[in-house]
Amino acid sequence: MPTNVVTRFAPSPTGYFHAGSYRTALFSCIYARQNGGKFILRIEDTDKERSKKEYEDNIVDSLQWIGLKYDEFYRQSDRTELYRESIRRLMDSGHAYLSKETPTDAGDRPAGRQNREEVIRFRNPNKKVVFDDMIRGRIEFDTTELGDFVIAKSMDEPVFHLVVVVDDADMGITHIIRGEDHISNTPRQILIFEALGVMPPKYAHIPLLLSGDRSKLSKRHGAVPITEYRSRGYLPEAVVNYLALLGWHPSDDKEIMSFDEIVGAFSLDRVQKSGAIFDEEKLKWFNKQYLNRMSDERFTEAAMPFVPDWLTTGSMLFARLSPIIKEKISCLSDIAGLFAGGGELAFVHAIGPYDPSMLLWKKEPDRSASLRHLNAVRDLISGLSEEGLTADGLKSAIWPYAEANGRGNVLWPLRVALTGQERSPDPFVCAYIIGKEESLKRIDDAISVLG
RNA sequence: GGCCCUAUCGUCUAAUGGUCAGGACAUAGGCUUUUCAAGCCUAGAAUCCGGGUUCGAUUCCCGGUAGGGCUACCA
Repeated sequence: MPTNVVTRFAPSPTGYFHAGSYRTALFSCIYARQNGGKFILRIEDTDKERSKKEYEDNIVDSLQWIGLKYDEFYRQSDRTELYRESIRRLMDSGHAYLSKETPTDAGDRPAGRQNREEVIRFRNPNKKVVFDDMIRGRIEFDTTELGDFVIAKSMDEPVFHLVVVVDDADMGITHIIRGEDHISNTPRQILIFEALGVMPPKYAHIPLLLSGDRSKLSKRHGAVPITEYRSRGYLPEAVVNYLALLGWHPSDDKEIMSFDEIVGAFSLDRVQKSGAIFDEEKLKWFNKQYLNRMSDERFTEAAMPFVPDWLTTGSMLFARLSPIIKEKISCLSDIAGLFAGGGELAFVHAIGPYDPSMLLWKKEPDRSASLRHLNAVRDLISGLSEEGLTADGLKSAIWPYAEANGRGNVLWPLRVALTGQERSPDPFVCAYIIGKEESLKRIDDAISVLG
């Protein structure tokens, strides 16, 4: 059992934080929590041209929304002094040297990049490097083909491999849990650890998250900022749960799990070796599960940004509506469609004009019967006190009549009279939602349309 | 091209030598029913191919194929 586990998530602020980045952070964090260790967030912003504060803010914001807490925060641009010392040490010990560059063809380099005349290179011992990946087992590389790779552009401009190793050593990282795309970076980094005289940490390379075409999830390949899921109305706990199950699976078939349950059940040797496609359909299912389990109070709070302007979440009307809304949607952003034209709850705000023939029950269309039933139901409703006008109260008042005359014959015209729609909640619920006065008014309108 | 990683239903996955290859999402059908959902039930759907090893391979080994990653003075 590892002691004093320290893990880190080390994103570069060169793009929005997406599901792939998030899952990497999640696994690192879970592993630290499980072992009572520390989880560090380290912003790798050594590439000054591509790093943006905006992206750093997005990473922090995303982590916060999703509820992933880190114990320490670092930014590599604040640590250049440390890197300079390390470069110095490596040069003094002969592990690195100042290299005069011969101009090369820069045609295949990203635009705007210029080759320097001098860079600092690592003196590659050209050996075989072997490490035991906690997920994949033994991995072997011959580093000869790597050559003397660059570790800094100048004393003040260290580059990826150097800063990663210096920081991991300095922060006492014991387990590096990162994406599979870093496997081939690992031998270089181990070489630097050795040159620095530091024991390399344990490595665990998790499989990549893939987009629909099975390519690595990236900005230009279907990756969406994780905060976009917030605006699409997903619950953070659903996103956490779903992502934890992408590439990992508990030993039982349990799927709905809280973060703490996941921490309890997690183990690196149950992590999958192959990449996984992110499937929003299944995320929706998870979200619905969490929505269904939510208390009314929490649901009201979560729904607030998504309800139409005329409907306030604190209102009596919303309280009546909320159980219906909850069962009809899979994410909160579906709420708008419910109330929009054609939506099942459009009738709440206003009843639109409808074709009078809709008032006839399809299975037994009979105009005079519909008229008779509507009148009867109208009387039953108007006989109810305002207090008795709950969905249950309405049902017990109308049900015997509906049973006696055919449920469809009675209830269908009532539904259409109340809503002007063919699809709606139960008519008792509809009447309860819009209230006695409005219900009677709409039924009267229907009666006059038919008559 | 070179190096590395991977390979079970459409998707996420279970089963680490012996199971009718299990579950979930999605799909189809059914039940329920006053509509639509939800819910419940049922069905179809997979071990990439070829060699070994073994009494027996999804599982171990080798080869092929396919996919992916890396191959920067990005991270």
